[in-house]
Amino acid sequence: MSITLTNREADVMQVLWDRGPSVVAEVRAHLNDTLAYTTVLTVLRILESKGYVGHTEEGRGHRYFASVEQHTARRNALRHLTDKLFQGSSELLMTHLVTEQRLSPEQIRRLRRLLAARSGRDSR
Amino acid sequence: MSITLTNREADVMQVLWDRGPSVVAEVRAHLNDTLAYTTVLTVLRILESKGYVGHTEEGRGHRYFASVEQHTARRNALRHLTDKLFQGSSELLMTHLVTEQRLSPEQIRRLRRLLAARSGRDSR
DNA sequence: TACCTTCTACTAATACTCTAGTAGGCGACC
DNA sequence: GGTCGCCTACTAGAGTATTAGTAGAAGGTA
Repeated sequence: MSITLTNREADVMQVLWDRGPSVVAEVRAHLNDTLAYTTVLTVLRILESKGYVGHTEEGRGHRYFASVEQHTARRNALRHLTDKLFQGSSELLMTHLVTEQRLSPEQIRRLRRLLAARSGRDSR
Repeated sequence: MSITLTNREADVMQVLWDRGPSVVAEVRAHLNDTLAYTTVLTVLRILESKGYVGHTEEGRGHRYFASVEQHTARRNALRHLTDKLFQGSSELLMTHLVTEQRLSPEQIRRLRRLLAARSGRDSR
């Protein structure tokens, strides 16, 4: 499944992924930017129309929940960015991150361990 | 400098970064999608208005060149994606890539070497 | 000189993004 | 029962993205 989120949609999805099923007011309260209640509702309805969100009835209102995995959205967005700006090469993207992003020694250690585990597994 | 490229703008910038200064017909020829000559020109003019591209006069026409570094565009796009979908954590993004993207053993080896060099340098 | 080609500048049309307002339903409360 | 507040559905309007057409300049050519 191919997922494309606009900026604002990503903000809203983030809240649903973090908090789980939420009513409009809850989503609104957990967004970093202050938006009108109806604006948040509109975004949720757009997300629902795209199939990324569903809802259950709850009292007078709706409780919305993410129906796509954060994981999937991340994969799609990364693939898109990789294709657009990194010649389709994940390695190039990672190299950029490692050389540019100034990771802490601790982060580097963790990534090295992760890669070591990977290379162990893959080369077997 | 903060750079934000739309999809099509990224395509055009990619051609300029790859090929160096180019006239409209050249950019057009090297795009993956087939667009009208005037469409490519319009995108170039938009990019110029945003300050990402410049041009020199050449005969009757213009030769366009990237005036921002690919490097900078990559950094900006990565930061944006990291903020939007990876809680602002480059490490999380890289972890995602390593565990999801199925890198080749050779790629993993190169990344490990790169990280080793980094950790050597940073921990000194 | 008249025509053809190539090129830029300007204009336009459609779609999508983002924000928020209005209308009306429904339950609570006095 | 009337009013208040919260909720959804629908509508709207400004801004941006994307594509491409038209007008007109400029140079080459028969």
